[in-house]
Amino acid sequence: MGRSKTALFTPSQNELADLARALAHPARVAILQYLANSQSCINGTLVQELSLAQSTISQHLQELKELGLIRGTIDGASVNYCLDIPRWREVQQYFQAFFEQISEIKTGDLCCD
Amino acid sequence: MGRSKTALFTPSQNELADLARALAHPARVAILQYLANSQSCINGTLVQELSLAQSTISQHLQELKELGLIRGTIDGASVNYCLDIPRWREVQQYFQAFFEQISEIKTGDLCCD
DNA sequence: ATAATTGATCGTAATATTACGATATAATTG
DNA sequence: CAATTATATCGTAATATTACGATCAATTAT
Repeated sequence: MGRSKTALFTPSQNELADLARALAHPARVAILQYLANSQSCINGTLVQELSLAQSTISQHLQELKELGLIRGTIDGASVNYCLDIPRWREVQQYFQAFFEQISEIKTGDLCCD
Repeated sequence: MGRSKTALFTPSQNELADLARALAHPARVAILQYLANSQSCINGTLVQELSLAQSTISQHLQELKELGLIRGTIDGASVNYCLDIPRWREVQQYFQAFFEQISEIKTGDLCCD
C-alpha cells in the first residue's frame, strides 16, 4: 500500500478493502469459481485448469485462506481446498451492506445530475 | 500484476477483478461512502475529510472515474464528483451474480466438510 | 492584470503484488 | 529405503500501487 495509512480508516473500511483485494485478481476469481463448481477441489487440478505455475497458485490459495474464504484439509499427499461457506455468506453480507449503503441514495440527492 | 496474464482469464473474470480492485483500498471505499452521503461532493472537501494529500486523493478519484464508478462535472473552479448511479447498479449486479454463482453450492456438495 | 484557489498531472520514493524456478517437506508407491 | 507425487515455501525479478511534493492549467477574486 505504499506508505501504509490503514490507521486513517475505519475497521469496516479496511475490512471491506481487504475482502475486495481478495477478489482483485482474475486468478483468484477463477479459483473461487472453480472451487464452487467442482467436487474434486485440489491444488493439482487447479494447476491444470489455470495455466499458472504451481507455486503461483499455491500463493493465491494462501491469500484466500488467510482471509478465511477457503479452507484446506489434508488428504493423504494432497490437500482438499474448498470454500468456507459460512464465512462466504458473511463476506457476501459485507459487500451487500456496502452496496445498499451506496444505492440508498436517490438520484435527486446528487449534486451533479 | 507482475508479468501480466490477463489473457489467461475470461473477460468476465477480469472485469470482476478490476471492479474489486476499485474497492480494494480503504481510501476509495471512504470516498465512495462520502460521495453517497454528501450533497457537496467536491474534491476539496474530501481532502479535509480523509487526511491524505490532495494529489493522492485526485489519483484515487481518477481510478474510480476510469472504472466509471464516479463522474465529475466542472463547476467553476472546482469539480463536482458524484456516483454514477446507473453504472453503480450494473456493478452491484456484477458482484451479486458472482456471489450467487458461489453460494448456489449446497454444503453437501463440497469435498472437505 | 495579478493573486488566490482548485484540481490535475509529473516525477519519484517506498512498498506491495505477481510470477516463476528451485528447493523443502510430507505422504505414497514400488 | 528409494522414488514419486503433491503442496508449501524461499528467493528474486518484473511490475503495480500508494503517497507525496512540486508544478501546471483553469477559474475566480481583488
